[in-house]
Amino acid sequence: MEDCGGGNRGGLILDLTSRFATGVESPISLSSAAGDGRRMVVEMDFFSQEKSWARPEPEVNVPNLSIKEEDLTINTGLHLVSATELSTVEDGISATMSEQNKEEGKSEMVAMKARMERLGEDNQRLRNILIQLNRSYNSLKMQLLAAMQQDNNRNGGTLGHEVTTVARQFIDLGPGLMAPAAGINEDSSTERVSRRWFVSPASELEAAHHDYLLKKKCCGDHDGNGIVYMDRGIRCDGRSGQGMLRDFRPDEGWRPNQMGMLSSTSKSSEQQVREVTMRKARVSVRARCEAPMIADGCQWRKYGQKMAKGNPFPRAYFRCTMAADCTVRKQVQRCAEDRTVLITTYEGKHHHPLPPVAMAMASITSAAASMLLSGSMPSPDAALINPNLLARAVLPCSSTLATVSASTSFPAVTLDLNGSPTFPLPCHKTQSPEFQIPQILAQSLCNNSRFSGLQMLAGAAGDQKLQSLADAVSAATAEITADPNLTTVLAAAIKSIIGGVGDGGGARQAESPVAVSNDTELRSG
DNA sequence: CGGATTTGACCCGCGC
DNA sequence: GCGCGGGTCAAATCCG
Repeated sequence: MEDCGGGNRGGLILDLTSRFATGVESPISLSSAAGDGRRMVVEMDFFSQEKSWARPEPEVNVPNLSIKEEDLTINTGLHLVSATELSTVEDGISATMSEQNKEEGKSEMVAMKARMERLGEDNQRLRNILIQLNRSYNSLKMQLLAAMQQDNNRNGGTLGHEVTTVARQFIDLGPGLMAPAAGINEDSSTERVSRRWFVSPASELEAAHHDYLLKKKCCGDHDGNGIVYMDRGIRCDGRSGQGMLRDFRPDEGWRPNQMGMLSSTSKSSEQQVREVTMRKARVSVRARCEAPMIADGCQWRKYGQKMAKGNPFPRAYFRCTMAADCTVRKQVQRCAEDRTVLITTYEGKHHHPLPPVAMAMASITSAAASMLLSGSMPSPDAALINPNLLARAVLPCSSTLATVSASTSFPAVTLDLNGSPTFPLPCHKTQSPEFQIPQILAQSLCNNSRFSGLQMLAGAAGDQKLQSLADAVSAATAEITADPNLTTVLAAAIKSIIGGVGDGGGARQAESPVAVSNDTELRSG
């Protein structure tokens, strides 16, 4: 534990040694030495959002909430080596030198110096990556905002409102939760986003989901466009009774849901062209998953299966059944090279309310498709996303690292959710980072749900211990939010680690154990 | 019995 | 024009 955060005058103590020594994703600990001698450690995980807090009360053991009597830990999830630490280590070496044999010490010193130099180079490299990622993130954020705005303009009424609501959740949560990376060079923003982080309502998503369910119910299972929802989100051809999908038209009755035929009879030609184009855009998601399908929050119905050339595993075809006229389809196939990798290809765009979990996927795939089609990517070959958002939103059980690449033959994006420990991200062809989606957004989905789930669970079960824990977490959150000094100190400390270009820095994605969440029951998987 | 899945047939675009 | 492969249809079958 070294004093790297502005001395021991009630400030923060940054412990980087374990990370430095082992190179594993152990949390960075920030210790606040209070004037009365009590110590407070904060562990923050910027990526997994496994934030925890405890008052100085008896130790409580809860999964993912390491609450101790005197420790509050914040895990940054970053693999960092600061210049301060480097010098500190060198100081330590010098001190050691004076006590040991000079001959041995000399060679050891040389070796360690060499190691320090290598680490310094690594730091520089990581720092450059971080800067690049930050730039890409900002770029993507603007594009995502534009896409969301377009959606909002296009979809009036209820649907539009829902899209807007959920989209804003994304945008609002994003910057705040990305504080360490987004606010690198701005004191004020760093503090602001840090605060935003702590005050993010834990139940936003639950509220959104509830809103969705309420809306669906209130509308009498209509979406306002003459589309009829059924309990299982599917309409059948009454004549055949075989469960085949049909589009329902008020004027025409049921008719086959043809590929590429859009349901609305009043769509402008421009809109139709756009939708047909969107229909052609494909977004593939590669995820390491043993299950037959990833839980993306939508309801799907299998309508075909085929053996594809060059792959021993069959390709299954699914259609979205959440709305009768939804043209969204997806293909699911195992990777020929690695059967544990599931490749899910989405095509089309939902025109109906989606639960938040599904919205996470839909928004990103849609945004990716839009960007691809609008030419926001300089070239298909140069497309690269850090879709950790999807990694968490779609497949919470997966590792976090993910890549995006684009096919050259047709508008398509591939999101690779297989946690690769390497960095930079592997791509199909030579690419440069183009934009980044903060995984923190998706993690906010998981985390918020989890936290509010704790509260809900406590409330439902009447478990006082759990309830008191939830209350303690809430109170602590409020406390840390209300304390500008602590927030400021935390922000400054974090900034000194992450943002200090001169202090060295870098990023490394942290893997965090996340429970599998099946928000939607999929009969097909 | 109703709804989902299976699976062979069919359609269509593309390359040669 | 023909063959191939991808994608979809729809009757048969399965399942709860």
